[in-house]
Amino acid sequence: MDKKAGASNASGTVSIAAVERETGLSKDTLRVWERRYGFPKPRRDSNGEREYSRAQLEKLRLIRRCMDLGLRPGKIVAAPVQELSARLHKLSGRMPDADDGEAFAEIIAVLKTGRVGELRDCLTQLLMQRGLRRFLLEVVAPASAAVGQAWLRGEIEIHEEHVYAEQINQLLRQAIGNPSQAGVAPRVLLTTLPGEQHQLGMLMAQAWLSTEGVHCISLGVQTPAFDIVRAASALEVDIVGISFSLARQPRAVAAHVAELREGLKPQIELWAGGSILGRMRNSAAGVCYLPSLADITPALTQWRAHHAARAA
Amino acid sequence: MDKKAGASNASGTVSIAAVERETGLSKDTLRVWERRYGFPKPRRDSNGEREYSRAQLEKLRLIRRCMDLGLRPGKIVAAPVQELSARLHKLSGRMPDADDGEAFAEIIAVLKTGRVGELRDCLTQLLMQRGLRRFLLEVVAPASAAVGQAWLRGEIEIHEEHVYAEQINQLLRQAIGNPSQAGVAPRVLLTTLPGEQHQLGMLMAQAWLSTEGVHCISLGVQTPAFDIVRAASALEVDIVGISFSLARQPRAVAAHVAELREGLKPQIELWAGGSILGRMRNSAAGVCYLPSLADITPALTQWRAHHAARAA
DNA sequence: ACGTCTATTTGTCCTAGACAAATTGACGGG
DNA sequence: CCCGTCAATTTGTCTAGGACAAATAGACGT
Repeated sequence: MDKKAGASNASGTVSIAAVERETGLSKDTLRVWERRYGFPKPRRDSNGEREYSRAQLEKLRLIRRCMDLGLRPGKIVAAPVQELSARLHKLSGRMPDADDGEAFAEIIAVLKTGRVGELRDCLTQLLMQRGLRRFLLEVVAPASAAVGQAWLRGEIEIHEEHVYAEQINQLLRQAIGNPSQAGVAPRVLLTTLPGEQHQLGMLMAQAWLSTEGVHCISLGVQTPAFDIVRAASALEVDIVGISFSLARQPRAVAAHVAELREGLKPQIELWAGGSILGRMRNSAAGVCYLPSLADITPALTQWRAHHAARAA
Repeated sequence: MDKKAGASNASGTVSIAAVERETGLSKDTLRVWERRYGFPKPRRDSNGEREYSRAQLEKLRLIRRCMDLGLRPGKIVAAPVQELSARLHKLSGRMPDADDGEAFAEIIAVLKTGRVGELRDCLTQLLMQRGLRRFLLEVVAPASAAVGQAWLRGEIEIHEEHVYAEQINQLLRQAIGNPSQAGVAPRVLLTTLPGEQHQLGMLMAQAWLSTEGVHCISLGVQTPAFDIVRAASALEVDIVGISFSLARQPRAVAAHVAELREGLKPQIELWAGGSILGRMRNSAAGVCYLPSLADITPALTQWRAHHAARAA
């Protein structure tokens, strides 16, 4: 039934399913690109099925990176690899927060050495020096962006990004601890929608909220919208927080948020967080957008004011 | 370009993309089931595109659960909901370790009340009473199995399972801390393969190893085999540990493990953990299978002996 | 510089057929 | 009764163009 489960062939070629997994481009998209732009045009096996070469896979990854930086498929899919690399360098060079002489430059350097213990020590030290809030704002947020950028540029490997994410994960969870409920605190439910498996943003929000005396209920990653709605009712939460990474398409984000807003009871607030929100055009009604961690604090103040007014 | 991004319609119907997201059944599978078994046969919108009803989505979820217990699509897709529920109850009823009067019975009871704070306190208390090792063996392992069972039986909701998993996650990460390297300790890399997003097993292994004085490098979940191989080389690890949950098909597990073994350098050991291994038929050569957490200790002792012998 | 309208680009969905991997079931021999 | 072998069935994924709507770019008039 499984046919080949998308694994790589003995000859080093990969199936369309494997390319979908590795590049994030859907099978439909790969086929329609082949039809329209003539790339990628893989060999076929005895059954007429596509067998992509390693080189094609690599170029597709390159195209993916270019697209994440705003270039459009029609302009780049048929272009030679050399041109893509050149464009990528040019574009990523003038991205913001790439190379200020900040703490996170050191983090990436340590990450590249592969010495995991050093990375942990370095991060712990930064946390102790600055305290949780400044650590989040000045270290974790920019460093995460920088690590993502470095991967896009091909400066670090994906497993190094995994190591970074896991260390931050460990560190933040230890830092969160059990905050004491401070005064009127809303009940907050945190999660991500299906397809979004980056939990770092969510964890950062949880850590930030813990400094505000708010204890969150986390559902982990990839909770279907329907289950979020049920959980919100069952746990009687005041606010549902959804975290998005840069990876997702803005329009898909908008659609998911709208769907969720529709399902939730009106009195439950919906907060959406993540730097992707800066690129969005049309925002849905009844949703609170928080592009930065620091935006959480005023939103919380507002909620408290609103809540006090209602109670009175 | 995105057309509709898989959001739900105003009338409560959902697109095929949304059904794929929420059930994990691919669009191709949904279409071929409709063709072969006559279910699900959704209405069509003005453009001829499928609009699934909530009831259809719910039944698909039920079918999914039955399939996870070993039933085959042909036998159940066309069956009425009532029969599916009955079969599900019957099957999950005679599963092992369902209802001994142990500590985890209390956990499930607390979980059902929805009082997250109580759950956390209860778990913390159990951890303090028993210490990390006994907590893992006597509480976390059986409770995780019981929670999974309870979900299959429909006794708890999926979001309650998420809450449980997240609490354990939080607790274990705090308990792991930074173990001091005790004597000759192997460098261990822990992760799961693509498609396996349950990180609890991996975390339990990490916690257990920390009691043995071994500090693990975790890559988080769903690392492609190719990247695991590269990471293992770059980080110069001695052992790669892969965790599997019950959910996956045994044959897929075997295939992935074999592929990984092939890619890894021979001197790097490959350890596979998870209770699914008890059901597997053919075990691959050069792989160490550890169905239970307690199996880690003798395996580690053996590694140390082997390593000492080699060094001498 | 800014809104509005049209033209192009682009990803997803459609149908219906084909096939290979996995499983089942029948068979026979220890 | 258990175990291996072979054929039959089941099942998920792949293929081919065509179609369409949402998003974007470009032209235009203020």
